[in-house]
Amino acid sequence: MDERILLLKLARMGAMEHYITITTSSLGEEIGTSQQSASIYLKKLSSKGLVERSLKRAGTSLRITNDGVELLMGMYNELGSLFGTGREIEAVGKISCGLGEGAYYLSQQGYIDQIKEQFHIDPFPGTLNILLSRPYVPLLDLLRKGPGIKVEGFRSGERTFGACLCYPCSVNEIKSVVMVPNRTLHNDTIEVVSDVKLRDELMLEDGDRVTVSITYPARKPDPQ
Amino acid sequence: MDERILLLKLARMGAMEHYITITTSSLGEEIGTSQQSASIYLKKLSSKGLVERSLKRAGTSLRITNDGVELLMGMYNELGSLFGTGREIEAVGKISCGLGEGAYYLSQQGYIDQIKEQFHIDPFPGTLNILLSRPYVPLLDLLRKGPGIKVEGFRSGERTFGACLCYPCSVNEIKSVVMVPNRTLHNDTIEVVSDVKLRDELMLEDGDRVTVSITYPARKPDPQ
DNA sequence: ATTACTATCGTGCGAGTAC
DNA sequence: TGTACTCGCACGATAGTAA
Repeated sequence: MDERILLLKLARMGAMEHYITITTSSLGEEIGTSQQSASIYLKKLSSKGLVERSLKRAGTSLRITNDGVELLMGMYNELGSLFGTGREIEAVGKISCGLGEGAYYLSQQGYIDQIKEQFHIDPFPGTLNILLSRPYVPLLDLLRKGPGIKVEGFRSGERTFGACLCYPCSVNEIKSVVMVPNRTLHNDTIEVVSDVKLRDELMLEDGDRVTVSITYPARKPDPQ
Repeated sequence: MDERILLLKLARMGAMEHYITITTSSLGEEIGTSQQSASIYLKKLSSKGLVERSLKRAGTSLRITNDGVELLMGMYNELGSLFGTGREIEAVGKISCGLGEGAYYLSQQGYIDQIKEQFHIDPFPGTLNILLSRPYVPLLDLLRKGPGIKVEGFRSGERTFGACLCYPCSVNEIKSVVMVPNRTLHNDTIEVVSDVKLRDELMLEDGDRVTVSITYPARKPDPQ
């Protein structure tokens, strides 16, 4: 049993805010071990100064010390640097031909309006398709899982257009948006939209290597 | 070695975003175990479906799977419910006599102005002192550590007034503010400020039991 | 009731080594 | 170079039981 995990359990019982009274058997049950082991764990936490403990008639009274709270905060901050405060994730890939599909999608008012509203850019009717280099393919899973900024699907005539998750990004310093469709043909390509034709602006040709810097988790950009 | 802690380590190496290539010896060194153990850990993570792994010439290429990312997100959310999104912490104690000190402090313009600005209340010149009941005494440590809303110290004439950490709270539904001085005489008492005289408004007398609901971590209240 | 000792058992770890 | 096997040792967990 890792001490950090146990400390987290105790914190969730309120031991950061006030003394809690538990029995070692109930704690053992809670964390899936024996009464004896739970007793030993608490002893260890106490000897490391992470909890303050005293024996009562009814069981053990304990609270998490400042050191213990700090340990938990440290973990929270560590995870926060992954999921919380925005950071830049790099994606490396090669320009691939767009099949012209992007142009069709990005000429739909349903998408245009939402992108304008969410990202304050007037999307060029076309996408820059980037075939992710092998090690970066897992990034798609991460982006698909979110948290991104949702662009809703819609109907137009007899066709339906699917929802996307979007992330602010920049390609060679040009502010853009990565659009990740819920369903897509290829599982190794990201599509980037900007208010200019990136291919021309950056003088890119099929096969050119390019790095995209993606804001994760997505934050809505300020209006200017 | 707890699998969650190892997964966090790998995530910090970038394994959520792309495949990383490591050797089991370097990983062992990183986490303070042997090459052999590191090898076994990765095997376990892989068999649990938390990482995807393939052996290369140069070592092990791996990424964290969706399940793995979800596990980490779960931990983040769990910790977030403690430190992140605001929640209400209850404190129970008894009304204690105020020595009249509170009235002196809360008649200082330096405090009044800051409280007005931060909490949008016009503080009654006096504090309700609550002697925390035994199990709730550790709460003071937690509040003192932050994150609270800071009220700066200042000079007035020849006296200096110390800084405080403040938290929005409510006492029997009346919006108030807990003020935690950096330095204080008693380490078992919290001081509550409101725009009314709480003692009269709630008909409280010394020794009455009262429950305060404190917003933690502190968030600045909206102006109405 | 509890906690926590002792004894036993199983798993975890690492050194050596095969591949 | 890598990974991952076997084997030996030690630590960790539990059952029984004392306090």
